[in-house]
Amino acid sequence: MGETKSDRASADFKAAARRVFARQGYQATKITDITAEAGRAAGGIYRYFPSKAAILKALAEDFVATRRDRVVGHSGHRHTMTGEDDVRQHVTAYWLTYREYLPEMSAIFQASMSDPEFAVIWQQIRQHDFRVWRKHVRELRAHHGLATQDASRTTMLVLSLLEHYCYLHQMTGEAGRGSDDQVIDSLTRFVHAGILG
Amino acid sequence: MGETKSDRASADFKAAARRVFARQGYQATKITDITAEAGRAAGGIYRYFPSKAAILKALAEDFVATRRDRVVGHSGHRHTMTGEDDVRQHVTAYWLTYREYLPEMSAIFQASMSDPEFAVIWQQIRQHDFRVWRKHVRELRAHHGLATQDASRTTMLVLSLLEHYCYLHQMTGEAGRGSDDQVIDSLTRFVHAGILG
DNA sequence: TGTACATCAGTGAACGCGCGTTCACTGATGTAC
DNA sequence: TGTACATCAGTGAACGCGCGTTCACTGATGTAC
Repeated sequence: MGETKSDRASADFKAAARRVFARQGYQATKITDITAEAGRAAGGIYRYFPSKAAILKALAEDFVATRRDRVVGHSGHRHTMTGEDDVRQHVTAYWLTYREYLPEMSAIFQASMSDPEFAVIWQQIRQHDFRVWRKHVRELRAHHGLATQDASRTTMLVLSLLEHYCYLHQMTGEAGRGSDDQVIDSLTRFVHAGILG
Repeated sequence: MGETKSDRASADFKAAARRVFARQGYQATKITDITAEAGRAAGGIYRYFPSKAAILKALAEDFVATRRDRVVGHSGHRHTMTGEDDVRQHVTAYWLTYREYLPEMSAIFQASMSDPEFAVIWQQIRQHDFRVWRKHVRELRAHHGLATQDASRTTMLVLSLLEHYCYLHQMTGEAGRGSDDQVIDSLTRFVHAGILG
């Protein structure tokens, strides 16, 4: 069925918005930057999105939906985190996901600083990561015979590190050079050692 | 000498700006929020600062100047970083400085996302911390007989963690509860272990 | 296949709101005599 | 001490710019017959 034409235009605008967000950030992006990037007139985007914020909200929903599907897809795994290689696997997943969704991650974070609605969205996304990683932190610490009572705070440390380093590296290029492998290796060793305290 | 009256008014506006920035963030702060917080009329601030950005720039300069003076004051110390207690001392200093200058830190970071001029200022502040911490990372690793060639990347990890965790905890309250001592303890153990890989 | 009409995606100039900034004015403080 | 005048910090209404949003219009696509 589907209004294929309509869907196509909507997808074009979203794709254009993603590219511009990644390039300039959310705050510095004008509606006309997005429409120009999409090769369309300024007014046209309002047939599909009622506001600038709605564009980002749609992107956020796409991201959340995609992640939910992927998690369900992986639900068969009864993997536990007991060694550095397990940490590496999860760090790699985080790094690649952050890269794939850089426009969403950076734009939602930026918007969360001045718009309470996006503060909530950002917190929800973060909460998901938090629960996943706290489980891993507990497993890893337990496996090494360590106490797990402050796992929540340690998890916040892990997330803060991953989030901000990925942001700086991928968005601003500020966090130094190096191949993916080198970066992931450094992150893995740091996170693994940090969790085991 | 001193236009004491004039200096006083300028200082009032800066103090008001700091409070509002810490409460609402830089982007969401209107000039009239600052002047209202200072208990003055809207136009008056322009006698002292030519623009909204100039207010933050003045705060940034105050911060940089203060930090420079403090570093000079400490220059007598030929302290080296060899144990967890040394890490704790530096983590504590970072944590307390971040709290003391929360308005500057958060506002400059936020502004750096859409204003290239503040991106430079933010990068300069960060560069200072980077050099200090890289020195410590090298000392600590060398003292434990570890290679120091990727000290720069490890230092970026340390800074990303400190920066973002302090931001989340102190600005958004998102990073969980706990006393200063508990937070500093967790940070110290994580950073110390992370540096040693 | 062709003509008339309806629908609707898309256009881009114009609108209007928010907010940073200006400016004519006021009233307080300082100076001269 | 008192009066006249100058200076200048401070006021707040008005301005104007930028940018998100609207809307009258166009031209393409679809439908009826």
